[in-house]
Amino acid sequence: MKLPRRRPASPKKTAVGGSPEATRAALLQAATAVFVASGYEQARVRDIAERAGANVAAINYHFGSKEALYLEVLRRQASERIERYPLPDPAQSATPEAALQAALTMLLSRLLADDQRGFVPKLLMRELLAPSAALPAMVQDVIAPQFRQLSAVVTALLGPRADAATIQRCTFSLVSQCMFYLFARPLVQTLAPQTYDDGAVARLSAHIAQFSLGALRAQRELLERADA
Amino acid sequence: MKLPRRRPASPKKTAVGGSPEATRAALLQAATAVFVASGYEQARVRDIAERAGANVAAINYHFGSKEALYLEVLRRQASERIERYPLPDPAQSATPEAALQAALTMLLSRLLADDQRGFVPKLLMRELLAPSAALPAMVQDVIAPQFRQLSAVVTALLGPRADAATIQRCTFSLVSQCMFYLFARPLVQTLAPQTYDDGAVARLSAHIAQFSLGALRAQRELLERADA
Amino acid sequence: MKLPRRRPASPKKTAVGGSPEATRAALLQAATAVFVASGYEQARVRDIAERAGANVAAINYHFGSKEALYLEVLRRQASERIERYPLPDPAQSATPEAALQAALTMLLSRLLADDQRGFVPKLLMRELLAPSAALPAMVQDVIAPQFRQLSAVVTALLGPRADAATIQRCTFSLVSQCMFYLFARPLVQTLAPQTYDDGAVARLSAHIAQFSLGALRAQRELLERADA
Amino acid sequence: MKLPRRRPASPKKTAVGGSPEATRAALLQAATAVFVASGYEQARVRDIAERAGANVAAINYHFGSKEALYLEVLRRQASERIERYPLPDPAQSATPEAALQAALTMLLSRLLADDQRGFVPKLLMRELLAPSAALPAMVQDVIAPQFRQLSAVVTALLGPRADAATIQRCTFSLVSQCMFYLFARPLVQTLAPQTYDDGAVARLSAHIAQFSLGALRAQRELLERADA
DNA sequence: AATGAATGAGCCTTCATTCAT
DNA sequence: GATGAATGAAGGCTCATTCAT
Repeated sequence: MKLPRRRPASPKKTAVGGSPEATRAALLQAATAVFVASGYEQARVRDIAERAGANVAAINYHFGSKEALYLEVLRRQASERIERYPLPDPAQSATPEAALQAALTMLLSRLLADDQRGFVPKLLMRELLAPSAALPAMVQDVIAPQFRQLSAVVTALLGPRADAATIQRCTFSLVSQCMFYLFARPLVQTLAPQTYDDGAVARLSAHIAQFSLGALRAQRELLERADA
Repeated sequence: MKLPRRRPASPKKTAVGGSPEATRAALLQAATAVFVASGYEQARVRDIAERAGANVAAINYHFGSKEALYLEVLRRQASERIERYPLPDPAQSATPEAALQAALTMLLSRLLADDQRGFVPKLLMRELLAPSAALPAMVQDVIAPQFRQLSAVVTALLGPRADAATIQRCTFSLVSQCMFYLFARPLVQTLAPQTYDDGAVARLSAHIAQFSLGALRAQRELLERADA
Repeated sequence: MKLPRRRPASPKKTAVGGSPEATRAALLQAATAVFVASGYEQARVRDIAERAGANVAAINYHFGSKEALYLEVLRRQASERIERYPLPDPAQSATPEAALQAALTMLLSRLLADDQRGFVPKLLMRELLAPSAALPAMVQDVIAPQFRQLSAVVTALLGPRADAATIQRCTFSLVSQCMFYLFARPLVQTLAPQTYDDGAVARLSAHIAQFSLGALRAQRELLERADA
Repeated sequence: MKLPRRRPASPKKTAVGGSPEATRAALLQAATAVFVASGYEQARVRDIAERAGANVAAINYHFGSKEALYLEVLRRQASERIERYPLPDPAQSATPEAALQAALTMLLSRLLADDQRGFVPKLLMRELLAPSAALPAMVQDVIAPQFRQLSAVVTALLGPRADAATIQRCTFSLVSQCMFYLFARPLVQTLAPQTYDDGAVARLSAHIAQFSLGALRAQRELLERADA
């Protein structure tokens, strides 16, 4: 005699702009901010929804789940970042030295530039600390190409006698000097407070290039002497 | 699809006999393991209690709160580490080059060695990502001395004409190459899978020393040339 | 451990061309399947809509609510069933015994046959467990006529001395033996696994008829002996 | 600099009697009522907790999950019911006829008795309609023994010539007549309103016994005639 | 001193329904 | 006439904490 659980009617409140696609975009933007600020686990879907002026259920409607939303955020941010900071073509640099300087500057900019798109480095940092299923794809799409290009420049600088292991280690040495300022930022700030405006980034990349060029030249000499 | 974040691993119950102080110690040990494995937020007090063979309430009874327990863990680990690894005297090395090699080897070992002492680097890494009230003290007590020592070695290698900023950046370049293998481990493993046994650590530190010595010598030449 | 209740099975989309009335029909058909498979409460309107190749909102648009749709399904199924299976005339059987056999066979077929027409018994079963507003009408239209016919056969077999209560109880005894294989199917399958093809149904109804004829003859003797 | 998400302190309210075991018992009792009234899916753990005067979390603390609680309820209820309505020892009946009457009465009482322990039949009914992982165990523990005993009585009544299939079908015929009044209650009430006090149960079981004894005797005659 | 039991807040997700188009 | 998008209300469960003993 009963047909239970009739759902009550619910009034409506169009929170976002009104555009059909606006909610999805607002959710993505809010999610990016929250995920960057708190990490995946600590991020609260309610916070994301509120920031976006949308209902919590909208997240599941548009993306399926918190996790899917996270992956979408990562994908979007990575591709956006790549577009904004494209890898310089090494063929356009007159010398390998210039190519190294250009690549390092771009890499450092990618990592430290604190504009609205500075999210990727932070997300990357989080992923490295607490890797999720999204990391492998991220490495493939974002890191590996960059690494390969740097590797090519390093190969040119080390000369024909360099073996693969040496090339790789030297490339790691280059990359590490750049990433350091991202990962160890609190440490750096404690030991030597500094900002990362364009000038600072330029000075830093100049140092790293100078330091590394010296190192690579020395390596080349060592290799050629050992070979002789 | 799931995004499995790390779970506290195995239920390795450290059964407590009944000693009054034993529970406290067991809790600290268990907490260290869990905090390292999962980070502060993801760590579950219930896991810590179970590992320690104690009641959940014991944590709050002994330490007041999860947060207080965390800070206590950090403090203990840091001071223990300092006691166990007193900084070697750079004066004991015949040459600055040898001192650099020795310092780098020790630093890399500390960061990568996966024994029980490996907790501090991991906790440090977590703190750098999500700094808590414990970080400043940790930097002061653990990082800064090490950094000062490396800095002294760098100063010796760069010669009397090096300014403070250059010394600092070069020291960062050194430290960064070592920390890289800790922070970017998932990345390194994806690009070039490797283990970190003693031999590997030795090879790595040899590379970093060689690379950096070349760089520092080049820097010194630049400085002296510029000055002349 | 999971307790998996049935899920609506397969996404067998009944794609709707675009006809105005086609959507309504598709929804009814899909709803019937889903309600039968999952019951009213567990049925999900989204599943129904997907199966029908229609929008979720179409359900409320066409029927007003999930509940109204359910009632409509019940009404349709019952009347369809009545049309398709007009009650056979008992006068067409040579003897009351033959009439009983015929009636039992038909009843059992209706209950156990697993074709599309098998929906009514299952819906009836669900209604008996959790009666809704639709049950009384269902009993009136579907059950009662059948019951009255069986009752007439029983009356013929029990003879003129049978009182109303005895007739009713004996009819219940007949009906119960048939319904048992529907209601207690999981139980029967556990105790004695079996299928319900035409042959099996025939053997079952033969048993029930034989068993019941013996019982009714004995009843008749008792009645006549008591009366004498 | 932050250690986020400090949990707020919470006041206490000892709702139940106060005994340590009381909450668990209260939860079980409340859960039984709610599961019987609504079924597993529709039952709400909040309702259960409120009825028991306990916190929602207490359910998970004591039983692990809603599902585990359900299984526990089923187990408890079944064993309680079995204790209260023990199967009569057929050896204590003077004749097989008396044994049949006794067994049927007990079975019908178990199914229809509407005391506080009338939950099992309802839960059984729900399980038959929407079987869960708990059904097989329920059949094994509650149904099968009863069925075997009835089967023995039937065997005695059918004589030595009865084959296994016949014995089984006849036993089903017996059981079905009893279960009918449980399953088809709404139907029975519509066709012939009645109550199920002790007298009514006695009259019903008398009818079923009489009906079935006649049937079994007829079956026996058939068997012996066919054999001769 | 130490614990088993209990708590309230909060989380992610699901669902029937409704609104604007 | 029909739909995609959005909504509020639960729902089951987890967690750090606290109370009574």
